[in-house]
Amino acid sequence: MQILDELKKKGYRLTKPRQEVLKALTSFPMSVQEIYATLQQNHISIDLASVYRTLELFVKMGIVYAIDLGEDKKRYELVQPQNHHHHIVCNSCGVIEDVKFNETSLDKEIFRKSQFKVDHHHLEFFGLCANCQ
Amino acid sequence: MQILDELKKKGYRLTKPRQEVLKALTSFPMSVQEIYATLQQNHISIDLASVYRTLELFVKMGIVYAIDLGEDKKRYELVQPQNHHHHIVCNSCGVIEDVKFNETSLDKEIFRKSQFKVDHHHLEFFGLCANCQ
DNA sequence: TTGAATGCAAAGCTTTTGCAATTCA
DNA sequence: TGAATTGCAAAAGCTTTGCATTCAA
Repeated sequence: MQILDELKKKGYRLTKPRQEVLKALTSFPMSVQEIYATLQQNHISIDLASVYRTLELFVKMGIVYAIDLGEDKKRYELVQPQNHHHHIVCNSCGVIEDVKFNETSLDKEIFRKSQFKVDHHHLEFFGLCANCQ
Repeated sequence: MQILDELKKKGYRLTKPRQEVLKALTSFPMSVQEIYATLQQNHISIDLASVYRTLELFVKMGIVYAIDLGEDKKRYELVQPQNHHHHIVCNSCGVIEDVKFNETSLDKEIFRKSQFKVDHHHLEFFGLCANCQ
């Protein structure tokens, strides 16, 4: 897997926690508890602190996005450049759906207006899904 | 103040904590600790739990926005319809600036694409300010 | 007067950290 | 082997909650 090669290339070790957390991650934004539970269901024993440390590393490496959906905890999902998307959360049933959206112009407009050089942005939508309306 | 009238109209009591928290709030996104510190500096003694409960009420009433800037805590700012804006955070010095931005079309596009009826969205930018570039 | 709201204290969650033991390179 | 990484345990920070007391209406 190329991500694991990249780990080595950057001088990090290819350890079991890192391999397993990577396997547990998906393109859906998972909470740390969900990731930890997935590992346990697969009978893989990794300390919660190691899960946090691994996620921190993956975010720093650009492998994983940290996402905030207005909860009291963060969520994490795999970066997939060919599948760039945002999220929409149903205020009623809590379902989270991906939504693709072309917003490349936003960052440029911000630079014009504020002289900030934008690195990234967070864009999440909240509302009612088709079922709950 | 019309906000306090609205409180009464909705059957809530006009208490000292509510008045003081409202006075402490600004159009800048403040953390709960910052709000609490402001109150203390003004020699106003209000329990932290009451600050949280008051903010929860204000958010529910639509008086205050809860904002997440990728930290481990939320921030709160007064809703000012005539001053609708988003935020841009400098990754280097941490400065937070308002940025006005016309994005009325976003919610409609989401509805077309996902059938979600969008209530609101979160849009925050991260990058380097003019000084830190 | 009386139910709503507060203060206080305790606890709940998420996340971080120190350090000895382990493990990958 | 030896430095990087983990597991464990403890703690830190933010936020919530139970309950007796206080207070606005």
